[in-house]
Amino acid sequence: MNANSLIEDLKARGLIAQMTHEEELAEHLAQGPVTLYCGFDPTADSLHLGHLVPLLMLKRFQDAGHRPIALVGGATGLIGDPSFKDQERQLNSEEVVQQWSECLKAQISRFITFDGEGGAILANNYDWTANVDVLSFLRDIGKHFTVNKMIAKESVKQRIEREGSGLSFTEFTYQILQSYDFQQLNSKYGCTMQIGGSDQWGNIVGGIELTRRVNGAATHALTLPLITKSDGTKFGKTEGGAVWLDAKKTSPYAFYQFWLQTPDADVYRFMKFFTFLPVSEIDAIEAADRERAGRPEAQRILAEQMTALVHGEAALQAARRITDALFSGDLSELSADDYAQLEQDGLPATQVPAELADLPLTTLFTDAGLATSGKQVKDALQRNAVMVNDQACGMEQNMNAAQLFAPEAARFGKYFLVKLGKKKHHLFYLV
RNA sequence: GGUGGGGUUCCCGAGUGGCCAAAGGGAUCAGACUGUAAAUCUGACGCGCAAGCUUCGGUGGUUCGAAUCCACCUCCCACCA
Repeated sequence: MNANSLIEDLKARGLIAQMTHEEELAEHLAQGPVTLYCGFDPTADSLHLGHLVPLLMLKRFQDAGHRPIALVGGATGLIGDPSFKDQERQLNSEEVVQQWSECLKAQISRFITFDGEGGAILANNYDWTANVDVLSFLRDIGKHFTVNKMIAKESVKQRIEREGSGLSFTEFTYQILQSYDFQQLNSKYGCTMQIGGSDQWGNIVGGIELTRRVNGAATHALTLPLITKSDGTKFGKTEGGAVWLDAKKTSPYAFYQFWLQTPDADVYRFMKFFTFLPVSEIDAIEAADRERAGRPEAQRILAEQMTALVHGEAALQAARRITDALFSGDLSELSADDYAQLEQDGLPATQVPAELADLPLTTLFTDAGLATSGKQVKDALQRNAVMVNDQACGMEQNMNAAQLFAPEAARFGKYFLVKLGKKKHHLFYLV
């Protein structure tokens, strides 16, 4: 893919929020492989869906022949980015941030290729920040920033103007640190472009300026739009919180289900954002869905693409097996092997406690993680929305766990499939 | 350091002595309708199967009774120094 078609493709996907001088950027990209970077701050022990778009953007550039640098913010993660946040962040300890940095590194390396020609680079800004002394920092770097400009940035505006919160000097300094990263990467690796979420525009522009002043180098920027949902709610959240890329935090099955439940109004847009399917193909899917009455294909395709991309083909198959078993028809058709497979595939599973006599279902299911409070279980019971092995349970069964989970009632002497509502499934098993 | 304003249940935000587990909205969960969609309607929404138990920044006090009054403390914000 040449430079023009890359930009054109990104545009068609709606993946560009802002660029520095489009023609110059296009020209720059056309002149040969470009080194570009995107930063990921370790704010948790895993990346989540919000990080995926920029991460995939690096891959898109790599696929187009450019060299990506994935920068882990071991230093910036210690400070906290105030951009468009309405509250001061809690500082995390150095050990924690370091450990999180390692987690991110491992995840990032699954998406971009680090070997061979044009192999990506993995960097950590801790390396060039940790040992800078205050005086050098203030004299050599700080001197290039005027507070006037820093304050005027949209990204910190609400924090400065907002009543009821403030902005610490620590976080205020963040933009300088990020700018310093760009300048350093430019020196070390000839990095000439930074990408990031549109909320990073201010920080990125700061870096461009610093790089020009210190290195005398012209650099470029491209930002990605914030992913929004048509109904105005936040993208990438489920009842359990964020959707993580770490299979231990969000199982491939849950991940697959997340995408499968994408609203129609968002699904084609999301396909363009997240998948590597050609835009023309996505348009064709959309057209076909419109022709056909009933359920669209797009969600399934999106879910398959994403699960395979993030968790691999085997995990996708597992997620599909669970989905097929739970949502298409009769549980009595499942074999003993199928049950064992469900457990292996990552369907949440819990051992049935030995003592059931005094244990209300509300407690049992809450402990298993099926619901967050007994009230929720109670509500479901009152509406007959709880199924134990296809048997609907009402409130009167609440104290009847011993009978419901008796060995005689178990499938293949071992399994109980519990359904709460239409979508929450949980496997209980006897030892 | 001074003055003024403020800290309410996940979030926003009412409440200013009993009728308050605390209005309203959002988020969330469940039901109906559907397509494991959206919209809509219904119910739940501090904890507990229940009896009941625990909340309104903290600690003490006044009162038969406090989220509401008083004292002190603490944190945040604004302005002044």
